[in-house]
Amino acid sequence: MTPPRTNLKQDIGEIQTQILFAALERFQQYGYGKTTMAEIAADCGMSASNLYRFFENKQDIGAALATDCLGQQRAAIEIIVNNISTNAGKRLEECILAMLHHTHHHCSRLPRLVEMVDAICEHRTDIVISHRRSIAELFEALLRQGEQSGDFTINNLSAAAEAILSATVIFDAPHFMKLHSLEEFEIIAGNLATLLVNGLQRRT
Amino acid sequence: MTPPRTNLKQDIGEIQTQILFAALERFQQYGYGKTTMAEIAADCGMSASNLYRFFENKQDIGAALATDCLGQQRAAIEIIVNNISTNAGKRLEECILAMLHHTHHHCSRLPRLVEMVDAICEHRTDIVISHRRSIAELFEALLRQGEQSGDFTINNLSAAAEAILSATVIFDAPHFMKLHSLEEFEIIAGNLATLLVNGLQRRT
DNA sequence: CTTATGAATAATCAAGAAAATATTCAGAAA
DNA sequence: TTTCTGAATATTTTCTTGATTATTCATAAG
Repeated sequence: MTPPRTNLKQDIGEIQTQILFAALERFQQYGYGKTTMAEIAADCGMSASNLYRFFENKQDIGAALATDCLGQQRAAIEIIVNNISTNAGKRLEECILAMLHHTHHHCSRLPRLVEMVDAICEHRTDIVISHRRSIAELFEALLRQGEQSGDFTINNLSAAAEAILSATVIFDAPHFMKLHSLEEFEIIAGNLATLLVNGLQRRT
Repeated sequence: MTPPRTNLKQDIGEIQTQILFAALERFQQYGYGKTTMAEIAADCGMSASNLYRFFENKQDIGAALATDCLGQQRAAIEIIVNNISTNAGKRLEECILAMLHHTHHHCSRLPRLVEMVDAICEHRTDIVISHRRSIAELFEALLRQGEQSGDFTINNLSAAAEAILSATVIFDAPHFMKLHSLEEFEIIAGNLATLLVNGLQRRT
């Protein structure tokens, strides 16, 4: 049996966080392509080669940040889903609006970051797919709550959740933000929410 | 008043069609960037400079083809909308599936064309917007029919049509085709159609 | 043994020349 | 007059090649 490690090892997670923070600043300000590993390392007071003890490569740093960015959206939606003080239909609308606002905010305020996240998602479908699954699970939880509270009557919870997820892609993909103003999008989101909520209220 | 023209002028539209046909062949096989105006012209038995009597520039040829491509989708949907032998709900599902199949077919069989259409739509938002408006009008017609036949009960026809259009973007944008297999998409489309049709049946 | 670095290597980017191509235009053919 | 073309010009792409940057690795520091 191996003896317990007595050596004080550094907290890898903490250093990764530090690196991600430094990288985020640079990526936002100068873009992914224009920031060098050496710069990120310098910001962290370490050498470039040492970065590779914490991340496989530069793209993985970008991927971690992209995951973070998508995770923030998930967190915002999760709060709405768990806020049981309003009815499920209203919360579904709020979720869709939250998606829209998250996307719109990033597109208008952090275009370089969006550009990077977009590029990384292009090559790493797994990140997109796992994010989508994660949002689908939140929707499914919301639908389940709605069913239990009598707000909804649904045949197939996960199928409905996935359908809603697909229906809201336009609010999630930066790509489409140029098609309408925020105000127009808000109206569309509202109309879609109304339609969906209505559709969830009857058994098929 | 101007006298009637007696000169036999060539049918400009016909020649434009010929040019578009030749360009389409080349673009599909070799891609937009790799085909030259000289090649297109040679295929039509004319000089490159003569092309400019029929199209402003190369990009306009691409734009015309992109418009054509989107127009074909519109035509397929229009046929479904006008086929009043089935009920409106069923036809809405068919419309969504038609969108999906059009996109999927092009992505898998004509990737170079899709790439070109995508690139052109990036710079010419007007083409996308007018196509979307045109599809929205078809949806609106379908909803109106559904309301008249008693299948649907809808507060705001055009708002609902636009919401449905937005909800189906995932089936329309080549972008997303990598997220699922055709079979998975078909199931999602069916589930979404069910949800939407259900939502159209009650007054909000 | 863990942590870290600088030097070495590999991959990518950037600038500029050369070649290919888009576009224009004066004038020929019909 | 209308239709068309070849030569001329303007743009874009391609191809080098030097420089920058990512990544690896042998080895130092603690």
